[in-house]
Amino acid sequence: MLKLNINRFGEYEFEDGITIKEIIQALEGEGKKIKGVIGGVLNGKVIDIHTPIRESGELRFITKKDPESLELLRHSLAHIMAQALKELYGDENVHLGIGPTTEHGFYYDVEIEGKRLTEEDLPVIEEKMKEIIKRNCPVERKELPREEAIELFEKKREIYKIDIIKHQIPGGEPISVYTQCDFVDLCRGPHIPSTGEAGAFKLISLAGAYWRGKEGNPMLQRIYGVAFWTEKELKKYMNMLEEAKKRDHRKLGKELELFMITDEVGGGLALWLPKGAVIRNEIENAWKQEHIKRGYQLVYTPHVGKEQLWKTSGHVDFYRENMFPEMQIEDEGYFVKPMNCPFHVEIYKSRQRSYKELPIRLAELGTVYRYERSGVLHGLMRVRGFTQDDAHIICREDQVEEEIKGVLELILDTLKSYGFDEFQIFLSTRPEKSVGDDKMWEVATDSLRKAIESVGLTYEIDEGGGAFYGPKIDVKIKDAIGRMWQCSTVQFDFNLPERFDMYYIGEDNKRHRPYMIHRAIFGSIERFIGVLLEHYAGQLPLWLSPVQAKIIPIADTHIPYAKEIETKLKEAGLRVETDERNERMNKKIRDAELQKIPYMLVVGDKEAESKTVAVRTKKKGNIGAMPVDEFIQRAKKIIEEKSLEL
RNA sequence: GCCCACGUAGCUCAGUCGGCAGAGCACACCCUUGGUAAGGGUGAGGUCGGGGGUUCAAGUCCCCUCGUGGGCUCCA
Repeated sequence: MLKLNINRFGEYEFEDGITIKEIIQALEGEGKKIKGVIGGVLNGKVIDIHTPIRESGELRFITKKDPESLELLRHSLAHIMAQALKELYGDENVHLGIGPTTEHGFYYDVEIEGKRLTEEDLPVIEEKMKEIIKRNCPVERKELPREEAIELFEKKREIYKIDIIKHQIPGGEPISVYTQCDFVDLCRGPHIPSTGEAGAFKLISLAGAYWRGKEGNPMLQRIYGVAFWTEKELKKYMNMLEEAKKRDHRKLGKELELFMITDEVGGGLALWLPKGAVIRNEIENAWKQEHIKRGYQLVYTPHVGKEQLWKTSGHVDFYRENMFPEMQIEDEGYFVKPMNCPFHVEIYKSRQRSYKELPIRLAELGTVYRYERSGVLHGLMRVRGFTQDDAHIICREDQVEEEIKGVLELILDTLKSYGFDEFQIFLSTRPEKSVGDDKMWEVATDSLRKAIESVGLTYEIDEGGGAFYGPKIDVKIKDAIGRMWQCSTVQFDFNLPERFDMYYIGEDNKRHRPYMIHRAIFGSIERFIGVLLEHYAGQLPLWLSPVQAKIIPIADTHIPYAKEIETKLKEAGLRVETDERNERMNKKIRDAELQKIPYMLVVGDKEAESKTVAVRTKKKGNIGAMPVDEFIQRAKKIIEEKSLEL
């Protein structure tokens, strides 16, 4: 017997293996009214009305209004798509792989004999899917003995399904199949009660995907779809995709002349154009100042180092596939650096250290190079050469907690100053294979946890998800259109201090092994700027804008006055340009708007006479004339505060 | 690397059935000298990513190659 606590209905006892469908019948037998239930959540797991319940606990019915119900919808749409493919291209030609749900929809990996899908096939498949939905096939669940299941799928030549049964489902587990009309699929579920319940969907793209994600396995064709209960939600999502396209940092980078990536130089290697370099320079300066303020010491290290260094650090053995190949100089091997750590370790070791000088915090905007497969490169987000805002903290055990707390505060303060205020924090603990003694892991993991708690943030634990050399915290930020980006990381390293035999002389006049913490706030400057551009849709705050004000003379006769103001503003430290082109004022304003320049200063006869500027802001339009000095004060204050206002 | 799509002027893109390579923006020059999101005219600008093939004829069809984009972890 099972004991189920069903929300709003209370405790009930049922036979083992009962389904929601049967529970509803029983409850209705008691005269209870239940409407619109399409599934349930059993102890946190989404199930459908056919899933046999085999454990006691909490059961909550869900309707289309519950977000969990999307899981059912999307899973079923994957099946409906598979059914459509079979009907279109022949049951025996279509071999199904896996068809799971994704964040906004679903996909199915399939192999279709004699058919290579193209985008033009998608509408055809969509039509067929709509037809199947209209047919309103009831969805049924069956459990089969292993042998029978294999026989069934062998008959249907579903080689991948058989592979799953044989290699992925543990012996004792029942094998469930779902049917809708003539379509049968090996599936764990959950599904909607019948195809007629399916909501709004759209097939959006095609891709290749290796069977089980392993190179060397056959490549299947993957069809991606998105799905929601209503057309309205689907449309909203499609609009979001449009919006994301508009904000694409690669597009903005080109339009605003910020950076370029060209085949002439090489994929994944960014060139910063003058305007992009301004942004980067501002960010780097602010970063340096803040680090000096918080007790870091800035260092610089070279881009290459001798083979032996990378052998000692372990990179040659464990990281080689991500490194640029070795080069030979005077019979010595050298590597371009994929990380800065070994150099910082050498700096630490440049002389003997006393416990009194700890903690030592070494910081560097270090440009590293990593080999990424050509297919994964993506604008500034995934590159082969990038600059880490790197730092290594070397400290004593009694300082660990305080240091971690300081790092986390620095991370949050910094990210907030760029307009990010929603975070996701992940704490990753010790994996099976790891170095370092138990006590170190405990001290380190504990200090990470305490630091997160002390800043009052919630976090998720990734049990066993730490690197082999130490536990870590990862911080993700949420951008203006809701996407999460991984930026900051704080990692303990128990490996390098051992490998490099780092030590300090303690109060007891003996050698002690220090703790080493590796951390970055932006992760990669390139990537962070990419995220910033997408977050602000290119409308950067004043302090980061490459051109902060455009001076717009109304006619040629006003150019001398415009230049006079330009000089004055430049002397005040503002980044300004004068638009001296022989164009009408309207055109100049339009172009400045398109370049997302925060201020437009229009000058004509009136302004020249009264020594003022007519200020137009990107956001609000014309805000009226003011003396030049007043404008300078205003702009400087906003820059100082890193404010988003204008 | 692998699958699919794409590659035409500096940029964004059109180019039908294989038949003289186009538009808008940007750029240059001329006219125009203006009051809060595109004034008008003229002009220059092309190995159609590269190589090979089919053809009387290739931007267009075929093969190879380079590059770009979307994917290739999220367990039936």
